[in-house]
Amino acid sequence: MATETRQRMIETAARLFQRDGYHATSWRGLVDAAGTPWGSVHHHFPGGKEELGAAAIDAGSGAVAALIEHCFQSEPDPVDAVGRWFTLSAGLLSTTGFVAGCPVATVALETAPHSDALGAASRRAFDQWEGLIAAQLRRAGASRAKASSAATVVLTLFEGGLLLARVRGDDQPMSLASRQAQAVVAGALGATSAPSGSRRRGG
Amino acid sequence: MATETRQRMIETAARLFQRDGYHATSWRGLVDAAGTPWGSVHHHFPGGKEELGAAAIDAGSGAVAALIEHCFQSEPDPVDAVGRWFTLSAGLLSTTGFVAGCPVATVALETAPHSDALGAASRRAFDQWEGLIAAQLRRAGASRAKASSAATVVLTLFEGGLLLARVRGDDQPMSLASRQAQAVVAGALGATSAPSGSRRRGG
Amino acid sequence: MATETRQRMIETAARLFQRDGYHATSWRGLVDAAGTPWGSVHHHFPGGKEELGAAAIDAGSGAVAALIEHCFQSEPDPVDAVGRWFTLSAGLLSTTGFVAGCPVATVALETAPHSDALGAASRRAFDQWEGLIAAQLRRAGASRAKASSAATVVLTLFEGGLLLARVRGDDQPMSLASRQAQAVVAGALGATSAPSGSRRRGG
Amino acid sequence: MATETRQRMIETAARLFQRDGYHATSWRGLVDAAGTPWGSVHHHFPGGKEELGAAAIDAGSGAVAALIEHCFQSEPDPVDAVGRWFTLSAGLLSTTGFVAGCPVATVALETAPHSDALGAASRRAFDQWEGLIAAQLRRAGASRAKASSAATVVLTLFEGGLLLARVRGDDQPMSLASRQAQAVVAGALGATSAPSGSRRRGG
DNA sequence: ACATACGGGACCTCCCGTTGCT
DNA sequence: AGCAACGGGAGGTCCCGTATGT
Repeated sequence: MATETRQRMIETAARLFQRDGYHATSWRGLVDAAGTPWGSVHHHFPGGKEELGAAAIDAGSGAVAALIEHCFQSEPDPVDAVGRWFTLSAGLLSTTGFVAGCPVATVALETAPHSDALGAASRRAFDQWEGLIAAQLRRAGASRAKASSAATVVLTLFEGGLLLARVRGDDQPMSLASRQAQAVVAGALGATSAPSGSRRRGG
Repeated sequence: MATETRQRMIETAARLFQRDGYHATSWRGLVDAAGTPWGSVHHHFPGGKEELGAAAIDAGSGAVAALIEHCFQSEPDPVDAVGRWFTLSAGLLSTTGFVAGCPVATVALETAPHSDALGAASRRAFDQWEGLIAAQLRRAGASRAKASSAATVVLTLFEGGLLLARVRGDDQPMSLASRQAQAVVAGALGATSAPSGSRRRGG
Repeated sequence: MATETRQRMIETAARLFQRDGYHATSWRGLVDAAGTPWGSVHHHFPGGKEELGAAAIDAGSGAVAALIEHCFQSEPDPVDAVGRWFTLSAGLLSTTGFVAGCPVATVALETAPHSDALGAASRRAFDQWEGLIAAQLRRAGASRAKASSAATVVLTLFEGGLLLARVRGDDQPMSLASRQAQAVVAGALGATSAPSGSRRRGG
Repeated sequence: MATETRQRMIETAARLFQRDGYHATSWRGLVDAAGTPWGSVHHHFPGGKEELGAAAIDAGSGAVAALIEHCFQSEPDPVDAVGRWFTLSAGLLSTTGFVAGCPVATVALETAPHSDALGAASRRAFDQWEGLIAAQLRRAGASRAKASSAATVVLTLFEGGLLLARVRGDDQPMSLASRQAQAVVAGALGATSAPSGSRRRGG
């Protein structure tokens, strides 16, 4: 029943946190934007704003995870899959006027040393994404160590690229990050590295 | 003298913004931490908190720029210089209990689409750092195009690495980002890339 | 009950605005004087101080309107009724140490060209009082035009008289204004005017 | 010398007080509007804002007094002179978008019971104007008592009329007040009163 | 006569969490 | 489940007066 209200709050919160950050998003602004009743926030989120934030991070985390899985399913080659992930994310960023960056990064940076719950949620998100990538790299033949470190670097490029692109209002950092991430993946999979461009031709 | 108060406010603000972000840093907390008079904030910063934020970003930007120049001066090889930059930054992060991340990133993400002044200051900072790196790569022989794109990727890895390391409370993302950044620099300078380690020996 | 707090705030605000004016009345001073919770002002008056001001003006307007009606009900002759209105108002002014002047005039002058809401509330108040007087004059036989203009002049004398009496700390301007207002009413009702004193004897 | 600065401050203050009232006019806004140095306000007005207010009231008082004298000099008949005074004042009000009302009334009402200096200045202004009118009425033949009370009533109509006209954004209250004031003057001068319209025809 | 800075305080707005009443 | 009100606190802005050097 009223779980729909809670769900709508979380989705709206995820959007507002992504756009405005944690501290600049208020309960009042949330219920106004979501059209949900103000009188029941405490009922749905007895843990207060922190609980809402964690739920919103989890929601954003799940959305990105779904996107990652979609890319790896539609592109058999991990190099192509990673490129697709970066491209789609960059497209989402630019089509929203450079507002929809990483749904976790801002809140994570704002609250990293202050809130255990939000810090843990942020780490969960990054771990989930990295784990998905690493698993795909292992499936494609990479060793456990190479898959793990490559996934970390890919995630690093993803976060750094979104950050720079959003602040600059320019896609280019994401394009370059994408090419670099593809090179990293190729390096982790093949014996010979191909620093820029797909390894597919050589393969 | 007179402007010492203003200077102390800016330095303290840079530290607090780096640790707590923009919205979580209050004027009252700032003057308490800086020991500066509360009644004079409007005199020194008639533009309000936004003006303080821009000044603090500029200060942080200058500090990072000085670090970059120091690394390139003490290490003749750009690959080593970049590694030193990442290593020193990671060390600063971990020795402060993973508090002192990028002095610009958090404020930049919080205020990117909302404040023109702070957005411009953030862009100035990133542009300055990237420009310094690109200039060094050109001095070392890289073409203009390669120097520019490599510098962007290095900066991307720097920001992404600091973000992940700070949120995770773990140096490792910065270590991996460092190695990758060195590979990027090596690739931009030499014909054959050396993904990990200095290119000089293999020369 | 619930709205009692809001009502108490409005009544106290009307008193403070009448005494100190709009800008010299602060929220903190209001809740201290009213004994109402400081944390709920934004709940009861989401429109801010302007909304409080408009409500207080309306309250003051209603109180004066009630006084006008009372005078016209207790005194059958409009000339006497107007005299009673002025006399009672002057008495209220002097017994409060020349503090309780017109509950609208100060706020109206302070905010006339700046706030639409408060300007409209002030106009509503004056229109209401003038309308009541004009209606009584028509009931007593005056033509529509004469009733209307006489009511305006009576209101003008009322406001000017209260202003001068309050600033001077002296009843006399109100006494003279009262006699003049009675002459105006008499002139509007009868064919021959009786500049000072009631027309009743002659009639 | 630098008395020019002081003079410019007073003139600007008179204008701002007339428009915005006492509390809504700040030192900063004054020096910005006047173009005078902020660093010397305390030098010119050691008594603070109150001294500035008193000086501004005196300036406004003098301006109105000059206008009154001008009207009585250019119009030999006191009835015409009073009509001219009201008409010119109403014209000034409406041509300024109903901003330039009485230069004293707002500040007087705001500060009447709070500041001795400003209260005294306000009383001085009203006394000066009333005295001028009364003197002219005596010169025209009215008895001392009649001249005095008629002058008070005229001033009452003037203040009430300006107040109502300003708040309503309409000239009409001043027109009606003018006619009434002329009748009062006529009544004070002649034996038989003429409640509305000039006495000259009958005379 | 002017300028720069100090210095505390108060302004209104809005926040977030909680409590009883539907 | 939802609502209206409570309740204190802190947010940034700006004010006014003063002090110290030109």
